[in-house]
Amino acid sequence: MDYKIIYELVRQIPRGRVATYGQIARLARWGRRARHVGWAMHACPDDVPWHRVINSKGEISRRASSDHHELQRLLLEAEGVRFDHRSRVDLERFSWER
DNA sequence: GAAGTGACAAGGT
DNA sequence: CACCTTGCCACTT
Repeated sequence: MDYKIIYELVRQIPRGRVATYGQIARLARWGRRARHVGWAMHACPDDVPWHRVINSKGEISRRASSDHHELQRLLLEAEGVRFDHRSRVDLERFSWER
């Protein structure tokens, strides 16, 4: 498979915006392989803003180690993305529109 | 090669 | 809004 497409797209997410896995999957014409976008992120090259990719609920998905999702939130907040009291992003305002 | 797993999504309740 | 169920498919046992 070619995860390059995914990385290209993620790289295009502007600062202060976020995208969902499904959104990336659709843009990459991966159909319903949203799940694998996450897998692609697992190999995330350093120049990919992986923190701007979250799940469809606006929540930060966590991997095995818990410290990383803290970092992800900090990075996003540093870019101006606001979280509500439930640690969720208002996708209406912050989702990346192509 | 079968079964289990996962940084998910959409639709129903 | 929250929770549950189902579909998905590459990757790992």
